[in-house]
Amino acid sequence: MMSKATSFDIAFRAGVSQSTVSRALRNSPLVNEETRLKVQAIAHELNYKVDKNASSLRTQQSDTIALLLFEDPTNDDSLINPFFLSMLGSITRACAQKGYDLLVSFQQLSDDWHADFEDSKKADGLILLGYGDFVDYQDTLTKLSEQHTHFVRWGADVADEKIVSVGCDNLHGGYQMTEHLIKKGRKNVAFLGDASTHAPEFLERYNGYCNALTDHKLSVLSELQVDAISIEESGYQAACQLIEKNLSFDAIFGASDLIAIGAMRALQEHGIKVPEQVAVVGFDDIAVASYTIPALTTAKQDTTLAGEVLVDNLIALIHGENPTTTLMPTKLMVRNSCGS
Amino acid sequence: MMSKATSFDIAFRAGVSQSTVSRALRNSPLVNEETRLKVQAIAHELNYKVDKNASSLRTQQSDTIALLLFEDPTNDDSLINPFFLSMLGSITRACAQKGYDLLVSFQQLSDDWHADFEDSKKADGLILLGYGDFVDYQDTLTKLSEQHTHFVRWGADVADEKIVSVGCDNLHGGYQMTEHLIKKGRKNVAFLGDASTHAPEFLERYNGYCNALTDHKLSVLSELQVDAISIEESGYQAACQLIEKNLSFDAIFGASDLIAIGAMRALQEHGIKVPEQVAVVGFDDIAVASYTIPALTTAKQDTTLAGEVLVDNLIALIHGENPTTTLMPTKLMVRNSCGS
DNA sequence: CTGAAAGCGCTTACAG
DNA sequence: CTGAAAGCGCTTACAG
Repeated sequence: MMSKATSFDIAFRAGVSQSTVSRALRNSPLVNEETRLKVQAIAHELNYKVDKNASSLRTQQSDTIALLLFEDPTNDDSLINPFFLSMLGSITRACAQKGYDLLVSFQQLSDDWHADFEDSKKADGLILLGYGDFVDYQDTLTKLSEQHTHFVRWGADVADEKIVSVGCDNLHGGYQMTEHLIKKGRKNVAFLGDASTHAPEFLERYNGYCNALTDHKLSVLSELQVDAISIEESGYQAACQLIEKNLSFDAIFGASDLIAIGAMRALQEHGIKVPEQVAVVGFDDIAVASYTIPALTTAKQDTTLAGEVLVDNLIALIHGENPTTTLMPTKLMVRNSCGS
Repeated sequence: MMSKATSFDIAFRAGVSQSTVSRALRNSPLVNEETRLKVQAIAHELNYKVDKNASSLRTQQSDTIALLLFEDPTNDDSLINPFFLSMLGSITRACAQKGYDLLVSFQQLSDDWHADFEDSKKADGLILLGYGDFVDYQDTLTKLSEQHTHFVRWGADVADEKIVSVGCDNLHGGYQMTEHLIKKGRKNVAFLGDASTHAPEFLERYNGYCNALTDHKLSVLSELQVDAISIEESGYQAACQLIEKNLSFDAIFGASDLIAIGAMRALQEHGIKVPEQVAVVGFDDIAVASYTIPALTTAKQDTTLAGEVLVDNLIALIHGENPTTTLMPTKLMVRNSCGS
């Protein structure tokens, strides 16, 4: 077994210089059609592939994007939020389509971020995706920004011009879901999910919820908001609290599908019928949402589009352009968890 | 803004040669403690990161693994099998723990594989993960093997010594699930899933199913096996076929959880009670399996362990060792879909 | 259209 | 323990 072919081997066989080989393989217009074809044929024959380390070193670009998925360290290892997993899928595809490779890395928010993919020249830019306490997270964003790292993030707008975000219109989405419940005749809608600056996306959804209640002349009852993070167990716990406090409510708005699904489980275990006694809506439209019984009415975040926009914006940044923060609409997916 | 620091900048500031800087940063024992500390302090101060392109080019290794996730091209873009997604999670973690970066790429089986990560020196080896028609797939495996590419794959053993696989004991898992149904008093167990060489893992599960039936003096009825691929809709369709043919059955073994979940939906839509009239089991133990109502009894494939073994075996291969194909046990997860 | 040459930023054998 | 030098395999300005 011989070692891998280099451009010199091809040059030798083709009877041209190595520079010409390099040009031919990159389809440079500077090279004669015939020469190019001959070189490419030989390259193919030898199963030659350009050494990316050498070419990246020379050109100072890697054509690679790094995806940093960070999670709340309290989470179980195996419990990756399916919403982000689906985002990962669409980002992978979007990268492939644009000719970029994708490095994936899971971060624990507690650690120092392993965010040096760009510094080490392994990637031309970063996509940040995740959940967890936003307050901790913001410092890191600022630091990255100061180091002139190219990055875009998924999430609520952070009111910093230098930081490019892509996110859903959580305020309107929250409004939309709450209004749907109200139109179904529900008057006492509980909100399950954190509603603080630590979780800005949930907070926006909560604000939308409050606006919808107010617009429909319903009062916002603080005891109907129970904190929960985006895992099923947490939604379950929050709903149990609600039930055990003997509060009166006829609908639950889970700040994410996982929360809503946990809440449904709690309701069912307590013999409370969904949707007859309590209607439930979620947020995200993860795949599971259509498999639950009843199937969950929710606000769809278009992960395919989101992945594309994240990648497009990052590539624009890398090219020195100035993409702006993007807000995407959510879509009401009506299923069976609110009655017919 | 000045350009990125190189090892020469550090050498200049530290008053040593660039070679010494390189040694100091790699913690070479050849360098004086004091010198090393000084160099490292300056590196830190300048936020210096070793250029991976340069070092990989020089050392001829990238400390990167590429994960190729291939899918059946008939699948909807957004429908990535959650089982593989969870595997992806554990592989990511296992890589990080071993000091490898991870490149992720989705392949369409129809295309030529973009499997040149190793040839282009972007990765030291490949992990293959996926589903789809195995017959098409096998040619590619052989080709990779002939090119001396370092790779390991998830799946049933392929009886080729040169190809290292990691997979679950599908034969025993299939036996286990079927026996569980039989012990619950079920006599007419249907199997939903392909049972051909095109889907070797399903085939093994089917063989386990047949063995269990035979061992318990039940006959294998070919009309109770209906083809299905691992998506919910396909399981739904298969169960509908079964129902509409008016066949008598009191249990369904879905070759994967997604199939089983689709089957449960079909049963429920036809007013057939699970588990009272028909018990259902799946295979995989994806997260959704515990959220369905009733929660799905299934065979757990330990994705965390699987990810670690895949990564360990691949690293062994890269180091020139000879890891062997590994068969992992499945675990019966009893939930509510088979009655109490 | 083509070739000779410089240089990307490291690592490491060699010499001291 | 340290330094000068070679070389990993490309890309591209420069000269023709």
